[in-house]
Amino acid sequence: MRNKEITIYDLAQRLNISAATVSRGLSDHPAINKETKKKIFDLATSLGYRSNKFASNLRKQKTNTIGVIVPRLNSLFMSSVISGIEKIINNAGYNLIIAQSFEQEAKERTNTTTMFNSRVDGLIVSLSSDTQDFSHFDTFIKKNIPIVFFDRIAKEIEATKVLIDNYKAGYQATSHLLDQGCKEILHITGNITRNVYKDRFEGYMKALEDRQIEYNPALFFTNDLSEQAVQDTITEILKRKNRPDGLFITNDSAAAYALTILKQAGLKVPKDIAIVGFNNDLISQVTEPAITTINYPGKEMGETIARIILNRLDEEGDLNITSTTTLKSELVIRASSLRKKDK
Amino acid sequence: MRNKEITIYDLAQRLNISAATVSRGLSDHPAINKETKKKIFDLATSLGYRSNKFASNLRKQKTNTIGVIVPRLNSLFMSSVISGIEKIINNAGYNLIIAQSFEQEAKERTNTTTMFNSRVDGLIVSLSSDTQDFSHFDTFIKKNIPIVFFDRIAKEIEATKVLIDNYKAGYQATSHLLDQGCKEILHITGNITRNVYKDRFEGYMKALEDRQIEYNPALFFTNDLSEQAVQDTITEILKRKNRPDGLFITNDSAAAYALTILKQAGLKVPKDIAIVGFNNDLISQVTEPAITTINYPGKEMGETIARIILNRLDEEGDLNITSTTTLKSELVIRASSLRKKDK
DNA sequence: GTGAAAGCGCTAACAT
DNA sequence: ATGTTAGCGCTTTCAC
Repeated sequence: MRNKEITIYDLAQRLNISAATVSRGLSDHPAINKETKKKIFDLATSLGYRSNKFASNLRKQKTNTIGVIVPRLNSLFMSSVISGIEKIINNAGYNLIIAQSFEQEAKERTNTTTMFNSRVDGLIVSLSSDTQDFSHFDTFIKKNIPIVFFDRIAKEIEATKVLIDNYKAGYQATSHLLDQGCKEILHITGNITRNVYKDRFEGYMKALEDRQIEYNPALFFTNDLSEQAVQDTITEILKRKNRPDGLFITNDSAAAYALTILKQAGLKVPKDIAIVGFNNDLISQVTEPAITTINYPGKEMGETIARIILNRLDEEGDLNITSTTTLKSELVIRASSLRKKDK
Repeated sequence: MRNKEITIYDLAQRLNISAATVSRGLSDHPAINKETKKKIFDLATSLGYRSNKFASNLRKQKTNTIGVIVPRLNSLFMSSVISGIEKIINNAGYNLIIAQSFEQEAKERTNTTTMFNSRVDGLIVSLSSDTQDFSHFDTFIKKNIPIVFFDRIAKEIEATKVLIDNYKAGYQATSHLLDQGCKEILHITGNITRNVYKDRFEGYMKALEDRQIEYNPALFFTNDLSEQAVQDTITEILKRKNRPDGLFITNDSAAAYALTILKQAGLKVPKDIAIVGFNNDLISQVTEPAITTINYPGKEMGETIARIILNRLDEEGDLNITSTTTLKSELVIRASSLRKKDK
């Protein structure tokens, strides 16, 4: 039995003015008398009036809502990004609607439709690893609703993008291992149809190439970087007689798993095998030894994304900006890869 | 230059039927002819029609949106909870709006108002550590809009609550340390005005009491469990001549920090000091030694919360349910606390 | 099985 | 500085 809502008509009636004046007063319209405004506000508060956003949205054709679709919410990186986004857009008077694709194209498609029907003013997306077809975003593009892709993007889509230079990061990570004297560098990474892993892989290749080291496919593995997958891969590696002396694995949790398994197998890190992870998650700092990694500024990325989309929203122009913002990432060197005292 | 939207009137006109029929057809009303429905659907799809939720909500006085307010989004536990919630309510046709209070009562208050004005059908809240006054939730309660509090709750509020038995968890953690022969157990925890930390603390006290060990205030610290705070506290402890031989610290990241610092100081864990954390975050598994902790099922909690709120939404009755659901948590014993071989 | 018409609450163009 | 009026797009009661 919800109470009936107070409307601007109720306020208008009690104050013997028109609903239009109440509406203007409530939104602080300059033409309205200060006294009138005060009367309106006071009555509104005392009666517990709340604006009906649906009526307002319906009328204004704007929702003040931004949608976010991410593969999964359960990583520190994602949380930080979302946290960053929320902070900025909230200050600008927007709300966030969040959905997860669970790495499935079909779910991503449904999510996108839901967002579209919810008439979000803008959409922020990190693609599922599964997504090959991007036509579900066409509706947004056609209607010129701003979309920003981040982290997991697709070259095929012309849109605003925010990411780090994964190629460079991969190059740095690998070069660092080579600098430390590694000769055989194992690379365990995610699905390389997606940019993030592909670019890191290419950076890895280039680093090898620059030192005239031939790429060895036997040292390259792609999987979902889950605990199980890492376990399986490492176990297989450990069976070989020719063991790698370096490992570049593209997320820190996976790096931590790998480290644990390698230690259990009696290997010394970094002496027997040097490790570089990715993301600079908290976890990389507390393992023994701490893991060398690539710093990946989640919150900062979120804030950047938010600012970009707010800008696009303000412009209202139909220039279809397709800028790409590349955030700085850097190698954070820790004990897991340090085999030379000098440097 | 957004395209103009297709409305049910456009469809009606083209099909030479009334808007009412289109509306009914679209929502699969039983009284509408199958053929007519098909015609409507086909045209709708080909024209790219999308229902206007605002008009619909305005008319139906329902939003299919659920609000979530949490202190912070950047922990694995929170992500998991939200992930669980999103999964369930999304299947039920609801959307999530998420906001962070950043541990500030004022922000929580604003968030609550925003949610209220957004006319969420239900609200899910984990309180900020800062919140002392709960009047901002009154509007929801008065209007009989379902609220579910989880994890960080307040005894003062009569509402539906989902949490774990923090008292028992605290008791178990402490008892376990005592079982392992610890005599002086340091307890580092968060703000104990909030239930979670308070209850754990009381469990700690009770465990001591049951063994006739007197509580020593010098072994009790509250802070924000940040890296810095843990560092400061441990540093102070290390200066003492009488060092504790056990540590119960109420989150795993903090436990991992503490472990790192203690190891750096040359102490052996668990020999010199045994450690129990809280949450069973990934991080507790990969430290050296792995950290004994309390398993805290985030995703499961999220799913439970979602089911409860959906139930409340269905009922529509105005019975103000104030149930409390306690989820199972358990001690996960790992090397950081195992000082006895037997057991 | 379908249509006519009213109204949800708000905003804005146009008056005054 | 304020009022009048129309309409945003949908649902639903009441007709037929």
